[in-house]
Amino acid sequence: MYVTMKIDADPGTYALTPSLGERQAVPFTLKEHSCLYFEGDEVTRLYQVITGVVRLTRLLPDGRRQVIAFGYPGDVIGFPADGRHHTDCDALVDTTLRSFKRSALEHGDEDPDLHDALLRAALREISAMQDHFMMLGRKSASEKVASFLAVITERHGRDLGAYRQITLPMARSDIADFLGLTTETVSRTFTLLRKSGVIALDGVHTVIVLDADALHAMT
Amino acid sequence: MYVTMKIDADPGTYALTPSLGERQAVPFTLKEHSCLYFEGDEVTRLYQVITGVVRLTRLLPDGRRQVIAFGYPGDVIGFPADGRHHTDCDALVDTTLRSFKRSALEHGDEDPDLHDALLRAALREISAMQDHFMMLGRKSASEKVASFLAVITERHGRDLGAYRQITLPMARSDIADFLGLTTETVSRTFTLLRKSGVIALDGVHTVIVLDADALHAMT
DNA sequence: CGACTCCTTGAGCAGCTTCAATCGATGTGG
DNA sequence: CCACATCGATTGAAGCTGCTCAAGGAGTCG
Repeated sequence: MYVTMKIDADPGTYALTPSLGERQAVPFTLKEHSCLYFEGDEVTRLYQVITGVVRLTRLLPDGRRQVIAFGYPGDVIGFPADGRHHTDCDALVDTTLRSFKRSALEHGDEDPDLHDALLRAALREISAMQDHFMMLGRKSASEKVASFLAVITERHGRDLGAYRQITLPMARSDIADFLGLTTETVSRTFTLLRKSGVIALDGVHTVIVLDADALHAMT
Repeated sequence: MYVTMKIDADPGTYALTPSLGERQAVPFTLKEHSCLYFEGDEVTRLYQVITGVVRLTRLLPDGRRQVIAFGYPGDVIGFPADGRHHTDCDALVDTTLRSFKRSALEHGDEDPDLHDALLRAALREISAMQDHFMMLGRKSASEKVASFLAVITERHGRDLGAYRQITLPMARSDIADFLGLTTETVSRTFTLLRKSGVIALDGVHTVIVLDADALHAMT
C-alpha cells in the first residue's frame, strides 16, 4: 500500500546521513497546519521529512479532495513535473525537513550520490503509487482501512508490551480522502475493528494493534 | 487523468529522435497478446512504445486485477523499483518498441541527454499517477469513463469531419480494471453516452466523439 | 455452421454514501 | 471553576450507486 516515498530510511544510509555538500543543508521546521507549497507553484527544491508528518493533497473544483500521500520521516516529497508542484503540501504536526535543490535531481553532476538517492526515491514512489492504485480501485472499505493500519504499523509502529502502537496525526477525513471513502465509513470501520478485538483505541489518534495477524488477513 | 507516461512525443524532440548511442537501438516488435515482462522480473531495460499499445497490470492473489496504465506511442515503461518490475506488461495489439539499457536511467554518464529524457519521463509519470488517484478515489462511474474517453480523444484521436474518432484496442474489462469498475458498468456507461448523443460507436472498438464539450463537462 | 469470446442488457442486492443527530474533547469567557 | 461554543468523531436510518448473477446478442474463427 502506498503511504510514502522513501529514499531509504535505514540508519547509516546516504539519505539520512548529511555529510557532504547539499547534505549539509540545515533542517528547518514547518509549523503544524502550515503549508510547504501549493499546486501549481514552481518547484525550486525537493524536501525530505526528518520528523513529523506532512500531507499531500489535490482538489477538484467542486471541493472533492484526494490525499495523495502522507510524508513520514525519511520520505522525499516535491518531485516536479514540468517544473511545477502538482499537489498541495502541508504539515499535520510540527515537522522538520531538509531541502535539496531541484538541480540535485535534474543534474547529477554536482553530487552524484545525492542524485542517485533522489532518483531511487522517485522510482520507489512510482512503485508505491502502483500499490495504491490497487487499493483505491479494487479493495473494499475494510480492506482499505486494514491495509492502511497495517502499513503504518509496520513502518512507524512502536512496541508496547506484546502489542504495537501507532499514532495517527491525521484526521479521519484525511484517512477517508486517502482511501477514497467517507469519514463515516472510516469511523465505522474503526469501530468494527475495535469491536472484533483487532485494535484498541486510546483516544482518537492512538491505535493499539492487538491482533496483527488478523489485521494482515484483512488486507 | 492517467493513461500513459510520456517522455515527450512532440515531433523533433529527443525522445522520438534516435540519433546517438543508445538511440540507435533498432525497434523491435511485440506480437499482439505477448508479454514483454512480468511482475518480479529483474529490470534490465526500459522501453518506449513507438507504435501499438501495451497494458500494464497487477494482480491480487484472489484474481482481482488493476490495470495500472496503457502505454501509447511515446510512452516509456518499465521503470524499476529495487531493480524489479512491479507490473506485468503485454501487448494489446502488435506493438513496436525501442529499448534502453537500465543504466541509461540510473547512470547518466554515458548519454546525459537520454538520461534527462528518461528522468523527465519518470517525473511525468509520477504526476500522471497523481491524477489517476483522484479518478480512482473520488469520481463516479460516468465521470471515470468520460475522463478516460476525453484523454484518449485528446491525445490519440483522429479528426473525422467535424468529430473526432478514437480506437480502443483494449477490452471493456481492461477499461473496467483501469477505472476500478466492472465490465457491466463500463458497458452501461458507454450505452448511456451513446443514447445521450455524446458519442457514437462504430463497432465495439471505435468511438466517435459527437459532443466533445459535453464529454468534458462530464469529467 | 457452430463454438467461442466479448459485449450488452436486465433484475435484485449489498456496500457505501448521504443526511442527521449525538457524543466527546478542547478551548474560551464570565 | 464551570457554562458554553466549537470542531471532530461516532452512530443511526434511509437511499443510491455500482456490483452480482444471469441471460441473450454480436462478432470472429475454425
